[in-house]
Amino acid sequence: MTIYQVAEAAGVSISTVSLALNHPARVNPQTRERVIQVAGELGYRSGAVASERARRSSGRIAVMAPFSSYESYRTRLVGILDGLAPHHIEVVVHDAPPATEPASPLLETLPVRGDVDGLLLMGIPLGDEGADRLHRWGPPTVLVDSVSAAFTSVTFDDEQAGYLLARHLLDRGHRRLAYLHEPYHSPVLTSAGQLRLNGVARALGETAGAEPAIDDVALAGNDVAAARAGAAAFAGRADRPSAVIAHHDLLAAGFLAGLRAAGTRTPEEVAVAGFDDGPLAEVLGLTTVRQPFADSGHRAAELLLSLIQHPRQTPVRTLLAPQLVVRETT
Amino acid sequence: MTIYQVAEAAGVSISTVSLALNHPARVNPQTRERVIQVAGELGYRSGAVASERARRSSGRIAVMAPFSSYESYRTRLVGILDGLAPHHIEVVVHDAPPATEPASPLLETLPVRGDVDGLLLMGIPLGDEGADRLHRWGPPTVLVDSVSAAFTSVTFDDEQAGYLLARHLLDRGHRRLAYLHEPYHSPVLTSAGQLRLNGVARALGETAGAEPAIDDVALAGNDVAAARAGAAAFAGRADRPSAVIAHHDLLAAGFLAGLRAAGTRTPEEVAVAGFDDGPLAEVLGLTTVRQPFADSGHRAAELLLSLIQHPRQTPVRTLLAPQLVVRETT
DNA sequence: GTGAAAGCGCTAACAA
DNA sequence: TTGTTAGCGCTTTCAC
Repeated sequence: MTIYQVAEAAGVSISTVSLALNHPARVNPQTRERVIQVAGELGYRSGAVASERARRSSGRIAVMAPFSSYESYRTRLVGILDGLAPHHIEVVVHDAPPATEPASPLLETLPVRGDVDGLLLMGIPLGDEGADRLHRWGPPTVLVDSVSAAFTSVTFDDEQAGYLLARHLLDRGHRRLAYLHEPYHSPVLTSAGQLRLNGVARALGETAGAEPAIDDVALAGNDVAAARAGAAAFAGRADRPSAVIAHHDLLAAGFLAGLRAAGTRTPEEVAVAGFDDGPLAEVLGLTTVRQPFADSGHRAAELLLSLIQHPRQTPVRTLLAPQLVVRETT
Repeated sequence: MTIYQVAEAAGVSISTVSLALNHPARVNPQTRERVIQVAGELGYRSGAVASERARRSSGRIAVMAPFSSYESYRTRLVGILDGLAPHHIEVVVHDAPPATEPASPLLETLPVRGDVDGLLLMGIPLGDEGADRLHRWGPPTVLVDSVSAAFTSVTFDDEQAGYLLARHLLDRGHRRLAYLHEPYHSPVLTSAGQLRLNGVARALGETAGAEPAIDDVALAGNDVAAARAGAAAFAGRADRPSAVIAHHDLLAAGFLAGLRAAGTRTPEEVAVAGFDDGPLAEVLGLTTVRQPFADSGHRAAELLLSLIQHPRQTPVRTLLAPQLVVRETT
């Protein structure tokens, strides 16, 4: 949509359109109305380019996340769009490989084509080198679901979440727990899973009679089928723990299905809990820990906005509180 | 720092600078080195705006969809990103209100924000007026999940999907069916639901002893809670149909949960089926119709690409085949 | 191999 | 009050 098209549609010259939009007082009210009307109908935004030139900004930020791997990033994205909408800032999305995959040359992909005013990295752990380069050459950046010294970040309190869930299970009488997760193909730095295990360990440490360790159960994949297969194997174990904490609801769901298929009852024989609290958990009556996805996106967007306006700010870490949601599977 | 300054400092013309930077092969190695050297020293960065303008292309497309309302648009988006990745095209996303809401101004006032080479409209029915305007003034556009005469579109064969599902239920002995859907706050033109009902009607028409009509059950919302509440009411009906077709898996899932809570067994007393075949269906053992979400995004992206390259193409309609997935709830 | 020159969409002088 | 026109920084033919 160009100014020429608007001019043509309104039957005036381009300068009249420009004037009507930028200096309304200097054009005949009738003409102005007509121009504005037409421009509105056609969705013409003079601001796009104009503001870019004026403010030396693109009015655009980039969001990178493993959208293809996890449902939950849709919700975070919606939170971001929501937080940015009132500011007329566009969002360019990029899919990222999951953090469990071998380290991708992240910063190779980073030179986001058009310049962006800011960058939102979600679910992407940053190595020292990457962090350094990004900090030096990149636009203002906010991290979601990962932490790095020099960056503002929004994360979920995974340690506390693990603690809450373990506490709940221990209170229910369980003494031996298992943590179910997708396969890690690369060393995930301070991964959420590790933090949650720390929280679980803390709860175990507080509890008399609990074993010091927790079973680490790695699946063959990050989907329902893998979780189901994992459950089949698990159900057959003689020494199996009595409670399973899955890294996210989808895995918990698959595990539940697998247990059912194996004739193992939930929660009588094996208790199962997850993380996220999406529709899946609600429907299955799954005990889980709620993650405020939309909220994290919204907050991250606002932090980024503020960082764009005042680039030299001190990094801030925002830690979102977990919320235990007890249902029928534990 | 402009290209002119670099040219002057390097003792060449601006075109040589541009060539050296963008098409290195086409300039003398010595000249090239010198230019690149000088540009580097001066910290020259080509102005994105000017470049895009000169190139008559931004390398960017916009995607609009009701991301906030339906999980499935994440998958389609991933398909789009996937289809576009090899072409180095950026995607800017916009959330849209669901088509069930009162006609948004967006529809008629298409918000074709500047600077995109193309537009992907997903799940957004286009009114005549909006279609007309978009066609005249908008960038190359591809529709997903909606159809309009002048546009290339990718849709799911909803009629056939409804037919397949009804056929299956009729074969199972059901004679009275219900269609469960979210509330429509606006007249949805040729909505997917209507098409599916047509398909159901076709199947009913072929079957002796089947009632001619199908129950239309409108829920109070588009979520699990609404579906669960709907099931509670449904379970209490004396004249209730024996099979329920939900507009999508999430509703089916909520309905299942509601039936269970009401002590009504599935599929013995009431059969339930949905549409989509996401993880939810897999986990619940839900009979459903698979929609190739990622594929639809991928194809739409490629069609748009082709349309951008040859703008005067005849519109093409792509109809994706449904696939019945029979599980345990029917 | 290189430069001159014609746009690209837009704003702001400057004419009319 | 309007339209005409000269740039803005850049890419890209098309001559030389």
